[in-house]
Amino acid sequence: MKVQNLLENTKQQMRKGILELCIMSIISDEGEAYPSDIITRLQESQLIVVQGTMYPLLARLKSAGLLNYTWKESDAGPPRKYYALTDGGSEFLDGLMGTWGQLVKAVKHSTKNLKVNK
Amino acid sequence: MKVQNLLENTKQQMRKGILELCIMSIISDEGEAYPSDIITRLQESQLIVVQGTMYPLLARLKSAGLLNYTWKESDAGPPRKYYALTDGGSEFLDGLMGTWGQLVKAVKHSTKNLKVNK
DNA sequence: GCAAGGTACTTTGCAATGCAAGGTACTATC
DNA sequence: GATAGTACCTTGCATTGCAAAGTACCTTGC
Repeated sequence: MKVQNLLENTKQQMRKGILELCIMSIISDEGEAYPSDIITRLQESQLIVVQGTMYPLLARLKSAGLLNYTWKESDAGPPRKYYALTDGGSEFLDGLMGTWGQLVKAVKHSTKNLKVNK
Repeated sequence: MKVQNLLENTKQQMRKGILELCIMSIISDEGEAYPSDIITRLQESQLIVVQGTMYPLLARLKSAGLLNYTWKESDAGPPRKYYALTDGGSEFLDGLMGTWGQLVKAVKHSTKNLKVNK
């Protein structure tokens, strides 16, 4: 396996786990949002997420009671499933932010002697 | 599944992928290091990594040509496998740092309207 | 009306990988 | 030669992002 592929692979690995954070954060920001909308918003942050990732993830969060949704008509096209945070979801998002902060700190500590790191 | 468990689960997910970065960074810092040593160093950064994670990961990096190792006698106990970065490994580490930086930026962008985020 | 195109939601199966648990092996101490 | 400590290694499982393929609804043009 080439180093280039390895990098891609690892990059993908790194993204795992933070998707929930970003997605819930966007929903929280918008108040409510539908999947295709979220995907577009993530692209603005240079995070490419596809439907095959988004739908199962939202379904997981929904069944965990962190999100709920309502169907809404669209001006053009089929109805959309608008997701919003539940109270538990807001709590969870707070927790995720804390975890993320810890993680960033841990990496900073581990790489503090690396010249690239600033 | 309780929210508390979900948080633990996601936290674990987040750690995936950044382990390579932290481990290679530590090896780079030390010049060479053996697995149990690296685990101890990671704990200082609040990153708990166990042997069942460490050994396969190092083996992967080794077989990818990013690390090599030499056996060294120990003052007490069995000999140790000291890992060091190859030239390719250093390059790879640079790449990982870049990827990590992008990711942090992406999360920052996605969560910029969240009050917790600063 | 009905074909074509666009938008949106859903499911299936694969691949990667952290981890728990259990195992092997070498050295030192008593 | 038994016990304890340190170190390395392997197996199998569970999670989950993703590619690919499928279903369904709405609008537009003829």
